[in-house]
Parts: sequence; C-alpha cells; structure tokens
Amino acid sequence: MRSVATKNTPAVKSEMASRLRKAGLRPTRQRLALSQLLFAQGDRHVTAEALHVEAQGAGIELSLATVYNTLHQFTGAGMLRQVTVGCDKAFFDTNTGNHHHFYLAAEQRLIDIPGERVQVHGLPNPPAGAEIDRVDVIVRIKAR
Amino acid sequence: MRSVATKNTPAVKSEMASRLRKAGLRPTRQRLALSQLLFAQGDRHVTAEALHVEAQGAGIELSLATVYNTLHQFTGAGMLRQVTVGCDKAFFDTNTGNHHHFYLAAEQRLIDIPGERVQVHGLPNPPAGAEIDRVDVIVRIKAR
DNA sequence: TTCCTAGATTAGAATTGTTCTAAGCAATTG
DNA sequence: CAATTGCTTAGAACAATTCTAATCTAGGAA
Repeated sequence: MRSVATKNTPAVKSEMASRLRKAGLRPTRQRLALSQLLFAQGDRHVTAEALHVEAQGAGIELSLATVYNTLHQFTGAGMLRQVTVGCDKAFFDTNTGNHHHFYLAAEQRLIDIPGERVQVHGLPNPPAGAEIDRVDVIVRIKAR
Repeated sequence: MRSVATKNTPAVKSEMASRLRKAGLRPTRQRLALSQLLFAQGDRHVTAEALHVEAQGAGIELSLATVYNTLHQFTGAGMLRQVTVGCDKAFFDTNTGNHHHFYLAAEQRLIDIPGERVQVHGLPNPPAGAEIDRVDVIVRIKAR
C-alpha cells in the first residue's frame, strides 16, 4: 500500500493511450507507465534521473535512455515543458500552461507560480525580425 | 593591430590588480589577463570555453581549469553573475547590475535588457521563511 | 635580495548529465 | 499470423565541469 494514489485503472490507462496516439506515439508499456507517474497526480517537476529511480521503485523496468527519449517526446508533443534553471540537471514540468517558478536553490526544487496574476511590464521590443517564444520568470530563493 | 581596443595600459592593469586584492584574490598573471578580457570592454556574456579560446588567441597561456576557477571566484566576489539559460553551457555576465535577458536560442546568445524599466507584478509571497535572492526574467526568442 | 609559505595553476583523470549506436523487441497493419 | 516500422536497450560515447596531486608563484619575512 503506497501513500500516493497513482490511479491505475483501465479507464485512466486507455485515456493515456489515446493521448499518446494523438501525439503520434505508440502507447508502449514504458510510455504508459511513465505517463501515469507523470500525469495521474497533480503538477510535477521531475528530472530524468529521478523519474527513472521512481519508475524502478514502482516495479517498472526500463532504461534511463528510454526515460530521456520519452521525456523529450512528451515535450515535443506539448505534454511537458522543459524548465531551465541551473546548468546541472534538466527539469520537466507537467504544467504546460502559463506560469512561472520559484527555484529553491538549496533543495534544487521548483515550485509553480500561477501565471494569471504575474505581469511583466516594460520589456523592450525583441531584436529586429525576432519573435518571442515565451517569457520565463524565475524567482530564485536564497540558499540558507 | 586588433579591431577591439583592449586597453592594456599600466593604469588599467593596476586598477584591475587592486580590484582583485579587494576581493581577496592575488593578482596573478592569469587573473589579470582574464580581468582585462572581461572588463576592459563593455558588458559581455562569456562561456568558460569561449573565454579560454579567446585568451589563447590573445597569446595568454592558461588552462581551462584556471578559467573555470577564475570565473567562479569572480562570481563569488560579485564581479560576475552566472546566467542560467539552457542546460548545456553556463554563461557569465560582466553586468552584475539589475537587468534581464533576451536569449536567442538559435545562436545560443544573450542580449541584456536594462533592468530599470522592467517590472514584474503579482508575484506571490515566497514560501514561509524563504528569502528572494533575485528575480530573473528570460525572454526566449524562437529559433528560426 | 633570498627564502618561505599559503595560495594559485596545471594536466590529466574523474564525474555527471545526456545523447548515440546498433541490435533485439513489440505494437500495429495487412 | 507475418511483415513492417517504430521502440527499447545496454553500453559506449560525449560534453561540460570538477577534482586531484604535483608544481609553481606572489608577497611577506629575514
């Protein structure tokens, strides 16, 4: 009995499967398992390494390479967003909507900041001919 | 005759030396040389690798390890700021004042955005007991 | 000046995070 | 079911950075 309820019902599974198919990805055992770890709970920030450990801990056998592949494919399909916060590890965020982040340097951990309320004023125009992809606000929290 | 005027006068040199001493760093040949490359022109964004190449090109013999050490020491002394923008390489910025960045993903290049005009509104309070180190705004420019 | 010593530099090895490769496996299609 | 195409895999390769242990040097003392 685990404390986190990772709803593992057939219904959830087939919903995941169709999401994957829509993205042009075969719903393989590994991708379904990772989908569940990632999306069956609330918003999450994971690293490849951490997700791999978590999967193994949950009895899912897969290689780290597959975790990397899958995270990138999911990102390409718009199911994840990659957050860049330090140059050590890459974080993947299940929240792909408009939002920003606190970064707790001491714990190497991210906390979402809902995007609706946050406004950035006074930005200059981007260099000629360039187009803004997105604006990221990162609030760095001092290490203690 | 190089096109970029890297003022290499004794005056500049001794000013650099005293800056280093103030930071508790011995003004060694290597640190003086890197100081000049970094600070004798306007604001710059460099990677360790690029600065190493630049130094060698300018006839300064030093190891990559020294470049890394020096960049970190300068950062610790508040003479540089590390900018985190992608997980490949670390950028060091000679502009340590209040400002933000455009990030041109296609060229892996940073452009400063002066800080005075930019305002970020609506941020929630940081988690209990935490203190904000700083707020970074990164405007990502779409790769073409 | 010369000597001494803490601190700085170095080459190369080690580590870390990530990507690649080539071979076997598995989901779909016919 | 068989064929096809895509997926997964272990392990090697890679790139950025850090570490290590030996050597060197700046700056103070004699």
